[in-house]
Amino acid sequence: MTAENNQEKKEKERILVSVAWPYVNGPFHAGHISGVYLPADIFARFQRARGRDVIMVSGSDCHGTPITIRAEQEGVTPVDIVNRYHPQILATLDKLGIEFDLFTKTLTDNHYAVTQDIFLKLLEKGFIYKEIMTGSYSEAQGRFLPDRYVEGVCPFCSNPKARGDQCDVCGNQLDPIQLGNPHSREDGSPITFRETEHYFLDLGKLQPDLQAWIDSQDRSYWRDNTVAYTKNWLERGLHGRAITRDLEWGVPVPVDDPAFKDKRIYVWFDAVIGYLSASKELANRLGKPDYWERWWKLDENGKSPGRSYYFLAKDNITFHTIIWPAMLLGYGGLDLPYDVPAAEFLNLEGEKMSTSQNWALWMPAIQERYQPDQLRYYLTAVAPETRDSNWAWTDFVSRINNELVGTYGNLVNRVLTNVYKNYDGTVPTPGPLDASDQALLAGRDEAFDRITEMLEGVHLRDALKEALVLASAANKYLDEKAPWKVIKTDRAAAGTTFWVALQVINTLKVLTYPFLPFAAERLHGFLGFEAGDGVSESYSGQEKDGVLAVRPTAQWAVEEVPAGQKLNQPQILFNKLDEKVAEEEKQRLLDSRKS
RNA sequence: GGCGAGGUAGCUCAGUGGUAGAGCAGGGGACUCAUAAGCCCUUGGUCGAGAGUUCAAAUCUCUCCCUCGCCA
Repeated sequence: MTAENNQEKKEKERILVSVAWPYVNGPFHAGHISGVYLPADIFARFQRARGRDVIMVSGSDCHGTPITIRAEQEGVTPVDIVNRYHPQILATLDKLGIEFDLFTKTLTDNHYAVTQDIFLKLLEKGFIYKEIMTGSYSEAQGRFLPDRYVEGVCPFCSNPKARGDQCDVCGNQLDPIQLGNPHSREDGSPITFRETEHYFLDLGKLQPDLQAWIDSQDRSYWRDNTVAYTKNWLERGLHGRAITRDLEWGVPVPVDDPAFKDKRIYVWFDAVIGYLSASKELANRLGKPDYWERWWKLDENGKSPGRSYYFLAKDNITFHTIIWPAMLLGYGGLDLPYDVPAAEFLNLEGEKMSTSQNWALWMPAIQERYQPDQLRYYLTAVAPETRDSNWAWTDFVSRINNELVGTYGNLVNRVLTNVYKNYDGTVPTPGPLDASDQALLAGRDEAFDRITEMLEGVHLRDALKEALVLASAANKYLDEKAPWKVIKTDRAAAGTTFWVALQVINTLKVLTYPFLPFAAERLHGFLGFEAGDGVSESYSGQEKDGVLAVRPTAQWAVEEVPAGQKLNQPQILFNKLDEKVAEEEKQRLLDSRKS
């Protein structure tokens, strides 16, 4: 290793923030954001502010069956569906301030090339094999059908409309061959079962390496659910998994074999490769083709270049703790996941979200009515970090009004307006600090350290709560000190109190920056700082097709607002909500619900 | 059906062997700089059900019920 490399490594720790790829068959709903995209953004902002070398990547998964189904229902092509929803997804991310270095899609030449490269390397190294399986074939349509396109009588409950993948009546998962009277859901034509050859990923062969990797360190920093799940899978033993399908839509199978001309790589295989392909695409777009290696390439001793985090929901765990690591091990030379902070699910008004019943909070709709920081606050406060959680509109209104506005926003406002009004718009000069001044500042320092630790461990909800506790302590301090009274007799003493309060607010600005970036930046300005020092960023929104310009210069540190600094005219940070909003929103949901 | 996670105050959740906790909502109070915000006090729980281990169980064991996810 060269001295230069060594130097570079000392300077900046690398953090890769990989975020699960959403099917691009519709806009985001609150569950996606709360569990996956927002936590990733909060974590990435925190790490960037700490000075780490961070990239955050994801993109639209364009090859999923839901997309082809949607396309066929509407009589358009899958590409049309992608072109409709991909921009909507980008707009939602942009408006919420979720800043990816790259949010691309799987429909790129680069992604196809990277996927095929991995396929071929795994094939060459003997981790992929061929096997004959039985597929559902429609003679009338002259093609194999996906499982969920097949309909028939359920062997368990005799429901005549069970699908080939599962029965909606009794909930059992099925194989099309179990159905009575199997026929196509589209045209009713009868299904026959034909043999068809496919490639399989040999997970059994990769199991020893996988086991060694899991055992190579204490995984107790993983969430309980994730650890239990992964170990359970390994204990039961892994078996081969099909990675090609009889489909027209997807990445072509890169083999010179006519039998595979009409087959495609199965969507789950190419989707997880997206993390790598997006990193490579980012490097290419930046004109630094090797840039991706900084986060991915193991050194000559097999040592990780940094830490990689995969943000996703619980239904996706095995793909990221078993299958993707197995693929990476088989390929060789690339870094495996460090942590997989999997989210549980967000319910809506106590009921499971259901897109088919339109029981969901669609982001484009609620983004029209609420400030991004209001949404970010509540989505974090109820994030399903440790178990399924619930979005309730009455709770939304009450938490925004009580916590975000009442505790934090009002603290900022009461201090800034007081100082602005009474001290000629400048930060007062403090006199000697008494015990309660010192206690608050010490509490601020402790909170800073605790929150730093929580964020490092991806305990985001707790970290936000802790910041609110600090705001509450500052409110209490002000009430006890009552500087608005003291100022009438002792202007200097009141000035000291306001100086202390300003210091706490300045730290709260930093602590809430990952969660509430818009407010943090405005507060930064009110406190008299210029763009470029401390929390500020020149966020220019999305550039062409998914490259989001990320230029934060936030400093993760307790810093002082200097006495004498000129403040700017303070304004309200967060709007208070009318109590009626809760009922209106709930009614809106009920009205749009389909049974 | 198998595996995993979860079931604690009206609501959202913390709490892994030692006298049940926080925030909000409900009730009361003093204050009034501030977005009628903030601060102080307070009502409220057979910790899903049952059995067991223990001097002691929300916490450990077993059985059952309910919710969610994965797998067959």
